[in-house]
Amino acid sequence: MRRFIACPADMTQTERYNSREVEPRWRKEWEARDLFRTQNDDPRPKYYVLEMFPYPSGRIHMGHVRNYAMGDVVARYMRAKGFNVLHPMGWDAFGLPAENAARDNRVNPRDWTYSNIATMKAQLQTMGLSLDWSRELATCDPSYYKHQQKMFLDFWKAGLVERKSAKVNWDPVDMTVLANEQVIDGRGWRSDALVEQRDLTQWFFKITAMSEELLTALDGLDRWPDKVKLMQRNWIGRSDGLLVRWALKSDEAPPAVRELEVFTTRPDTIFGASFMAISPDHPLAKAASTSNPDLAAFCEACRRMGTSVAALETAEKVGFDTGIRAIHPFDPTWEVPVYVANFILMEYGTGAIFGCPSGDQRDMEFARKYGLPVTPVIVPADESARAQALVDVANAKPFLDDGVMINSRFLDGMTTTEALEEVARRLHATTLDGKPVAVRKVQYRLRDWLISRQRYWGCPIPAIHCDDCGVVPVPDEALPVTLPNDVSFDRPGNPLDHHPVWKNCACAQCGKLARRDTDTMDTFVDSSWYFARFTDTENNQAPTTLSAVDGKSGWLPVKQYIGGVEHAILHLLYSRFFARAMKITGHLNEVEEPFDGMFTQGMVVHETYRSPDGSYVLPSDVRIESDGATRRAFHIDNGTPIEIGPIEKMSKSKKNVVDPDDILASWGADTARWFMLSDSPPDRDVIWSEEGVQGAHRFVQRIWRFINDVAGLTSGDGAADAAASLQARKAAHKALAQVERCIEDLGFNKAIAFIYTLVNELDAALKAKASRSALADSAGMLVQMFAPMMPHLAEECWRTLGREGLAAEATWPKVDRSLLQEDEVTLPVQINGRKRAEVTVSRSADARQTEAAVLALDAVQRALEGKPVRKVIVVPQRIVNVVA
RNA sequence: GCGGGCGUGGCGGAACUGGUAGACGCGCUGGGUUUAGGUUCCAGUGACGAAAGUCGUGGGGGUUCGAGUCCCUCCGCCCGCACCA
Repeated sequence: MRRFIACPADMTQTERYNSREVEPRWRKEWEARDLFRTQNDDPRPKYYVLEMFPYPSGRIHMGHVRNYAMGDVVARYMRAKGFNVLHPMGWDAFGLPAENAARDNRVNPRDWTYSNIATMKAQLQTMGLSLDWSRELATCDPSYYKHQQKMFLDFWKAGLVERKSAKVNWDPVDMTVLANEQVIDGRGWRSDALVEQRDLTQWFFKITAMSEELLTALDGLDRWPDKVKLMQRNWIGRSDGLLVRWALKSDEAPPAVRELEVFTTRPDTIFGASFMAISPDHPLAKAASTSNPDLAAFCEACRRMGTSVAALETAEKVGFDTGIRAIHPFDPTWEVPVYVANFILMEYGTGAIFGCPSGDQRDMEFARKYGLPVTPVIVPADESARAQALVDVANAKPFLDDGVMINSRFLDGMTTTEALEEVARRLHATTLDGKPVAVRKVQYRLRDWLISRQRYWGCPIPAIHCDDCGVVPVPDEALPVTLPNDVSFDRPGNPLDHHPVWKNCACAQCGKLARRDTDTMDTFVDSSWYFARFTDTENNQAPTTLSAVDGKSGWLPVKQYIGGVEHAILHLLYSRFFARAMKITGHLNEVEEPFDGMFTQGMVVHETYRSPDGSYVLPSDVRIESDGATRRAFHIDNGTPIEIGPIEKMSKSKKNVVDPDDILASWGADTARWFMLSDSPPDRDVIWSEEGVQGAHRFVQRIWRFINDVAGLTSGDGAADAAASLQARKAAHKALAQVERCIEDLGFNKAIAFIYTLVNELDAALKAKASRSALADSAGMLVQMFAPMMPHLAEECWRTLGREGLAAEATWPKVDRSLLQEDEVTLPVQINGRKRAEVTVSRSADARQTEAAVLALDAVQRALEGKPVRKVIVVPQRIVNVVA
C-alpha cells in the first residue's frame, strides 16, 4: 500500500515500489479472473502470437526471458487493441538429454522431464506472461504423440512417408547412428570407434517432393526476415541444368554399360571438358571394380574417409583413372578419361560430372594433379582483359565469370548466355541410342528428411514388422503406441530394442507374432505441428479440429511467431513441410504456410570474467568498481582482481550467465522485462549488464513516483496552467502514435524510448502546473503504453490512478490526431545546404509566405553576405533551403 | 570460395519515403538535498575552439538545392552455406 509522508517542500514523498509484494498479488488477480484463457468461439477477430516452445532442460535462461517478454508485449498489445488473442505455451519434451540424465543419474527420463517442466513453468509464471495455460501441452505426453502417430500413418497412406535405404554413420560400439557432427576424424565421439558407412533402411518424410513448392512459396512470406528466406532458398538449392549422356568406348567399359550420364549447369564449357569424374558409389565404379582390384581398393578407401565436416574439409582431392574413356557428344574422335574421384557425391545429380578445369577451381586442382589438359573456353568480354585472363588460367587460376566463348568450335564468339542456349539446343537435337543426348533437369540440394532415431525418448514410429506381411502400419484404433516406462540404459544402443517384451506384437494384417518398429521419430517432428495442436481445446479424437485450426473460424496461420535464428532452416522448413502434408491428409483446411509473420530475436550476451589462474568466474561472484573512465572487477569473496573479458553469448562453459530466478527475485519481472526490451533492437544481441538493470529499475521507481504525484494532486483545475495542460495532452497523444507504430513493427526499444520521452514531458507538465485532469488522463495513457512491457506495475498504477477494472483488460486508447497538429511550425533554414537559422511560421503558411519570412530573417541576410538569392526551396513542414 | 548483413559519441542505439545527425537510455563530469535494502534533483556531455564558428555517420569519389540514407569504389567486422557439378 502506498503511503504519503508530508514533506517540507510541500511535495509528497512516495514509498518505493516493492515488486516483491506487488507482482505476485496481480498475478493472483489475473489468475482468479482467468484473464488469459482464450475461447475459440469468441466473436472478436483472432490473433495468434507464438514464441518457440522451450525444451525442458531444467531451468529457463535469459534467452527465454527475452523471447517470451517480446511475445507477451505483442499478446497484451493486440488484446488491448480488441483482438481475441491466442498466446499458448508448451514443452518440446522429447530428446536425448533426458536419456543422458537417465544414464548418468539413474532417473527415469519421464520423471526427469516432468520435474523440469514443473520447475520451468513456475519460472515462466513468475514473469507475468499472459499465457493461456489451459492449452499447455508436452510433446512427450501420449495425448500429444498419439496424434502425431496418427498423422504419420496418414502421411504414409498419402505417399509422403518412405522407408528406404540411406547411407549413414554407424558407430559399431555404441550401436547407433551418428549425426555427421558426431563423427570426429572418422571416429565416434563417445566410443572412439572407427565409424562405418552403412546403408541402413530408415524412415523418411518425402520433403523433396515439395522442393519447388517450398521454394516458390517463400516469395509470399512478406513478414519473414529476408535472411531466413535466403537461408531456406540456399538450403533447398535449386539448380537448373542439363542431364547429358556421354557414350563410353565399348572396349574399356564394363559389359552392358554403354553410357555415362552427368548433370551440369554449365554445358557451355563442354569444349573445355578434360575428364569425367564419378562417385566411388556410382554403379559404373562398382561395375568396373569387379575386374579391377586396385580400383575396388580405392573406392573402399574413399568410403572409409567418412563424411565428417573435418574429413571433408581436409580431404585432398584424389582420383583413380578407371581406364574407361567417354566420347565427346560433339566429336566422336574426342576421348575423355573417366576417373573415380573422392569429391563426387552420389547423392547429388547423377553422381557424375565432366570436369572443365579452366572454369572451376576444383576441376583445375584435379587436372593439375593428374596432368590433364586445361583449355580456356571463356575469356572476358572486355578485350583488354583477355590476355591477363589467359595467363591466369595458365597459372592455375580458373576464369569464373561470364564472357565470350573461345576454343569452342561453333560456340566461338558467343556470350556465355548465348552459348548455354545453343549447346542445350544442339545437345537436345543430337541423339544417342535414338534418344536426345541431353534433357533439361532441375536439381535440388534438399534431401528427404530422415526421421528414424535409434533412441528411447521420442515418439514411437507406429509400424509393425511381420515376416510374412512386411512392414505394416499400426491400425488407427491401436494408437497410441506408448513408450514403456521400465527401460534400462545399462547397455549401449536403443533401450526400446533391448526391452524384453515391448516390441512383441501381433501383425495387424495376419495376426501372427510380429515386431514393433523400435525407432522413434526425430524430435523435430514433434515441433513441426505443435502450433496447430494449440488451437484445439477439448477434442481428443483427431490431431486438429478443422473448425478451430484454420480457415474462416480458425487460428492458423500464426500471425506472429518469435524465436531464435538457429531454427531458420530446420524447424521452420520442417513446419512448412508439415503444414502442406497436413493439408493433403485433411488435418488442415487450407493453410500451407504455418507462420504468417516470423521474427528472429537476438541473443542475450554478457561480459566474461576470469581470475588470475585463467578460470572463468560467474557474474554473481564479481564486484565491479568504476573510477571515472576505467572499470575494474574483483572477486566478491577474497577481493582478487578479475579480468574483464569480451562480451559473448551466455554459456555455462564461460560462466557468463545470470540466472533468471535471481533477477526476477531481486529486481522483479517488470524490471527484467523492461531492460530486456529497452536496450537493443530485438533482432540484435542485447548485452545484459548490472548497470542496465539498475537503469530499468530506476525508471520503474520514477514512474511510480510520478503516478503517485499525479494521483495525489489536490488542486482544482481552476489554478492550472492551460498551456501546460495542453502540452501534457499533446505529449501523450504524440507518444501514443509512436508507441503504437513501434510495437506493431516489433521495435520495442524504440517504443520504450518514446515512453521515456513521455515521462520526461509529463514530469515537466506536472512542474508547470498542468491541470489534474490533463495529467490524470495522460498518466492513464502512459500506463496503458507500458502495460504490455510492465504489466504488474501497470496494474498498480492503474489502481493508484483510481481507474476502473484492470489495466490488462483496458481498451487501447485512440490517438487524437487533432492534438498532433501544431498551429505553428519551426523549420530549419539552410543557406546553400548548411543550417543557419530557424523560422517559425503558421502551419497553413504557403511557400511564398514562408519564403518571405525566411528572407526577412537577420541571420539569413547576414549569411547571404549580399549575394543574390538564386532559388528558395521550401519543403512544407520540413525545411527551407536558400540557394545563393 | 559463394551468399547475406553491418560500420553513427566512451557504450547500447535513434533518424518513417533523401530534409535540423546523435532522440532515448547507460556511463561520465560538476553542483544541491538527503543519507544508505540497487537514492533523488539541477546543469553538462560528438570533436576542436575563449567565442563567432569549423569539422563530423569506416576511407575515397559521384548524383542532388540538400546524403547516415541513393550510385561507384576500397577497407574492416559479423553471420549463414561450404567439394552441390
